[in-house]
Formats: sequence, C-alpha cells, structure tokens
Amino acid sequence: MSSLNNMEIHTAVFDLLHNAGQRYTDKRRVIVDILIQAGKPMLITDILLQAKNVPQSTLYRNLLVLEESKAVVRVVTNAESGCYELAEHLMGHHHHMVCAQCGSVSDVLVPEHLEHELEKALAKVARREGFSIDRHQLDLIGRCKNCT
Amino acid sequence: MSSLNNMEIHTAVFDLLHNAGQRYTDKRRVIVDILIQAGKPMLITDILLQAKNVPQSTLYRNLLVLEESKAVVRVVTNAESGCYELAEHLMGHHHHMVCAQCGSVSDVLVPEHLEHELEKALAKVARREGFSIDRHQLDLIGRCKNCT
DNA sequence: ATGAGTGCAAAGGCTTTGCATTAGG
DNA sequence: CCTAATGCAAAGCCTTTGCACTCAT
Repeated sequence: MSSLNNMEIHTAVFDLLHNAGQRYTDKRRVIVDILIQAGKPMLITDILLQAKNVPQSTLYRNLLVLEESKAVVRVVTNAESGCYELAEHLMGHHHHMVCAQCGSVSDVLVPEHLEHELEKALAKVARREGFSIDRHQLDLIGRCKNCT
Repeated sequence: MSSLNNMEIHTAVFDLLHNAGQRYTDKRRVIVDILIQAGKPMLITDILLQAKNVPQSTLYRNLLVLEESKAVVRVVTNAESGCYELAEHLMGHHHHMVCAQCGSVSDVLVPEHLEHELEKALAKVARREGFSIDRHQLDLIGRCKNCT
C-alpha cells in the first residue's frame, strides 16, 4: 500500500478515531480535508487561514486527537508554529525536500532497497541505545528549482 | 576529520567568532563548555540549569551569535524549548534520535557505507527534481530509554 | 572613551486550559 | 438524555526586546 484516495482516507480516519473512542466531527473532517488537499506538511498558522471557521483551540485540540489516533503526525521542524501532515499509512512513506529560501516543502522518495537497508540499520542502532523507533524523518535542505 | 578535543574546539570556536567580528567572552565559553561536556544536543532549559550564572536573555542571545558564527546549530525538534549542539565540523556528521515524549535528543551514527550510499541516492533524486542539496537531516522519532 | 556584552524586566507569540454552550450518538 | 466536542477568553510558557549598566579594547 502506498497511498489512498480521498474517500478511502476519510474512511480510514473514521476507523482510527472510532477505535480510539472518538467521533469524526465536521471540524475534524475539515482539518483532514485541508491536509489531504495540501498533500504535504502544513503549519498550524496556515491551517488556521484555510479553516477560517475552526477556532484555534479547536484546531489544537483536534490535531492532538488526530495525532493520538494515528491519523496525523506532527512533523519535526523549527518553524515558528507547529507542523502536521497525514500519517504515513495514509500518505505513503516519503521524505521532504525543504527549500531553505522560500520554505516550500515537496515530497521525495528514495529507492526501495535503500529505504529498507536504512531502516534495518536504524533499527539496529536504536536497539543498541534502548530507543524504540516510531518513525524516521529524512529531510533534504537546500534550494528548490524556483530559488536557484 | 571526525571530531576535535576540547581545547581544539575552543580554539576553533574562537576563530569562528573572531571571523564574525565577535568576542569569545566568559559566558560564551561557559555555554560551549556545557555543550562539549554534554556531547549531545541540549535543551535550552537544561543549559540554563547547568549555567546558573547565565541569565536567560544572555543565553538566548549568545546561542544566536554562536549559531550565526557556525559554532553551534539549532537542532530541529518538537521539544518544549529550543535545542542546540556543537556544529558538525566540530562534532562530526551524525543524526538524531528524538524522543516524542520528553523531547530529549541524542546523537546517532549510521554505518559509513550506508551514509555514503544514501547521499548518492539523495543527490540523484534531487538532481532529477532540480533541487540543490545543502545538507540532509535524518531523525529517528520514538521513545527514549527513560520514557519507555 | 566607545561599542560590545550583560542583566533585569516587560512585551510578544504560540499553545494550552477553564468553563459555559452546543451537538452527536 | 448525556457525554463529547466546541468556542471564547484568559492563562502559561518559551523567546525576544528595551534599556541601562559593565567590561574590554
């Protein structure tokens, strides 16, 4: 499985929330729709701009619920506000190219065999350190096509 | 070059600051000493605890100066406070294990050959997309030994 | 002297929380 | 009905900024 269509994503999110004893409310659906449409990590500030009828507190609380239900993940970044995207099992595993100039983020894939080898090596290192890996995140930082 | 001894690091930091038109003051030396001793990324809150005679504002300002001078880097994490470590040319190239619960970050190495193979693959993908890579960053996200 | 560095306190900005209201099952 | 979810406002917390003081050149 690599990625799902929009309807399948909503169904999957519904199941995830349901299993966590949570409801798939309108606001939550709006948030997920925005993340689907973006197709890449979004800053909370940008989500707020697009979801004008979703108050801050509701957005923050729902992002936490969606994260705990494994529907979204918080992307590690040093941006001024939090950054979220759909979970990997909904989006497919991928990495990010981050433009240091314009801040744009695009998805990128590395060869399957390398990804596999990398995961094995990371698992080994983590085990040695007593660290349990939830996921890994690989970012390329540089200049995008438009900022050269 | 992989890493330097303590004295060499101080000398290198002095040069970096000097080249940037900055002084290597006592407070800055204290901060660098703490980072050297830690040998891993440190949260600002933890640096403050260890450097009791360094006020918050001084710490924040000096970390910025040290970062601009390329002596330290700000590590990207979702921790509650900022996270810094010595720059790669002082510490050697490595990656990070980020605890999603407590926010702690520790350094990790992947096998040399894999690192090399990864860089080749990333260069290839980036070239195809017209993206010029400045650096890459690989984070393991999960639970640290203490948060299991 | 003269500008960089420092320190205290206050201001800013993102995030969380309290509490009353609304809505979904 | 009854609890979860929502919305507004206030509180919290990390970080930045203003301004006066100190130190090194």
